[in-house]
Amino acid sequence: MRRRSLSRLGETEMEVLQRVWSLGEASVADVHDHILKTRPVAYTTVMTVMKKLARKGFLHCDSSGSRYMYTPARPPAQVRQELVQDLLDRVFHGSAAALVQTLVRGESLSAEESAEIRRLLADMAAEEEERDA
Amino acid sequence: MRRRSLSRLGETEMEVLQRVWSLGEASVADVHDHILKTRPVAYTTVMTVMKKLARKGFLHCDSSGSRYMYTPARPPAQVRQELVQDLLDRVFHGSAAALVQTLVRGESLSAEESAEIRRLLADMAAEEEERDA
DNA sequence: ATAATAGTATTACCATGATAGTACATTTTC
DNA sequence: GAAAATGTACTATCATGGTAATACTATTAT
Repeated sequence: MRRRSLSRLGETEMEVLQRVWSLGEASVADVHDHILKTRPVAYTTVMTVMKKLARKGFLHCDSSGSRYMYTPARPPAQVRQELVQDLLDRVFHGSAAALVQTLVRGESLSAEESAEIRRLLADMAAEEEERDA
Repeated sequence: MRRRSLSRLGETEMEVLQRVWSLGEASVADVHDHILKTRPVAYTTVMTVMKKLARKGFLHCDSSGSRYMYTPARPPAQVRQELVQDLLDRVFHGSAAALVQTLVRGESLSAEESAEIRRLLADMAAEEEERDA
């Protein structure tokens, strides 16, 4: 009775998925080369991971050409959304404010970024008011 | 050669950890009762999980009394911080703004929460200006 | 056309999270 | 103090993510 929220994406799986998202379409070699820049990994390992991602519905496998090309099967934004939601639920009891607070409390936030975030939220607030008006 | 960021906390592990954090100190029975409210799980399963959390340094096991009591071994805020950082790195390439944007784009944000977040960031900005002044 | 190279399928192994049974210990109650 | 209830230790099973070797297939170069 496994509770499978979705964050059931491992680290390598996520890394691979990110790369395919970045490229829009990628071969095993593309992803392999990319990961090799940061750590050693076998070509076949990447292949296996991509195959698993395809089986799980995160990637499409297009074998029409001479070699397989993988493309995102689901909108990255949607997947990211779910991942955030997952963290939100599991770690912050669903409180977005608590998440953001943790985020800004961390040393990880630059001044530019915090400014960008404020602008973003201000825009959203404006939209909201417009809608309510 | 496993890359172990930390998010190597499973779902049940996180659920248990959250409960201990909430209570400040908890017995296996405490946590078991709590989880039982939402889904069936064996007492021994919870026990095993808590023991693993202790081995991993997330909980302390105090066996001085007649029964074991578990307490947080690391500040929850710190662990949460790391979990957020992990998501940030793995899913948003380190961009906090992107994370927040995803957060606010989701249907998961109530008006009150977005207001709270804006207030939070405004406070932070104020602090920053003060420091710079 | 054949050899070399590149790409793919199959299979396997290990670590670990999720789950729990069983047997042993301790505490409580009559 | 013996029985019942409660708690703990040990052990085991299964799923899956991470890793990769090997063997097979297709493409390319000579």
